[in-house]
Amino acid sequence: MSRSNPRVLSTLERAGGFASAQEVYKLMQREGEKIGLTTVYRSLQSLLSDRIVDVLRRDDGEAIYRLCGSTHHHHLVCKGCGDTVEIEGGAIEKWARTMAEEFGYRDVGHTAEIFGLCPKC
Amino acid sequence: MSRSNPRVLSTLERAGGFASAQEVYKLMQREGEKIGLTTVYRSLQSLLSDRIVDVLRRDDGEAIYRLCGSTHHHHLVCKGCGDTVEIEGGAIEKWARTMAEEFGYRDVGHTAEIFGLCPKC
DNA sequence: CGCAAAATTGATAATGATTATCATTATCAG
DNA sequence: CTGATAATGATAATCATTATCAATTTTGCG
Repeated sequence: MSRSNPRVLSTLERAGGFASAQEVYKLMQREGEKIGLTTVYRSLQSLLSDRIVDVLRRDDGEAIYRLCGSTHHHHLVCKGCGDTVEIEGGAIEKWARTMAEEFGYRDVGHTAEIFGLCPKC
Repeated sequence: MSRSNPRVLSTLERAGGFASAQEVYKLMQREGEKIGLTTVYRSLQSLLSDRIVDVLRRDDGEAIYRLCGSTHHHHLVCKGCGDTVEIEGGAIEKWARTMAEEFGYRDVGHTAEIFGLCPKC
């Protein structure tokens, strides 16, 4: 059997929003934690199957994880300088729920990002 | 510059639903087409940026492509069987525009997907 | 305690998709 | 034809993820 290493969960919490396995690993390294990459992957898998975290995919295919149930936000990202604003997504939540219901889907999550040019760019 | 090889598009059409680059390549090989894997990838990228196909991710992260209608839409994707429904996203368009305006962003686009378990899964 | 079985860990190698290189080939205007 | 430009594809490089397996830690029990 294999259980999740609690330090992985705690790091993911501290990371705020989404983080990939690689990012969690690097973050832990930077903070002086001694842990192997393998264990990070294993722990995230385990947290996933326990429904403690959710997984999404970045555009490049890298898997990113976040705590389930914690309120989440979306991002407004500048294509020019990469600056990011966290924004509220109430309308999206509702849209996702409505659409899922309409087609009989259960256990739904969603992704949504907006990108454009910020005032400075 | 680089344009899309028409045989790639035609193969993707013939494949029916979604197909990954690797699958399109293998399919073309099996049918005796002489084409390189690189060209398949390039063509799919090109079709993607021309909005002729759209891309999703399988659970394992592999990119899958499919012809898409010209109208802008979003997807409701089943995590179990991969089944996909195209849905209307008027609410999202509005949300994106509102948020962008609030923070002074211009030239905005967005991504949004919903995923869950379909009635059959 | 002492000790063996089971679980956990992590370095390393393997896998597999995707992307970068770069030399070759096809196309096309003048 | 001829040179320029674009397209192609074999090959190597990259990068996340997964498999291996030996070493270490934990656990249960006499």
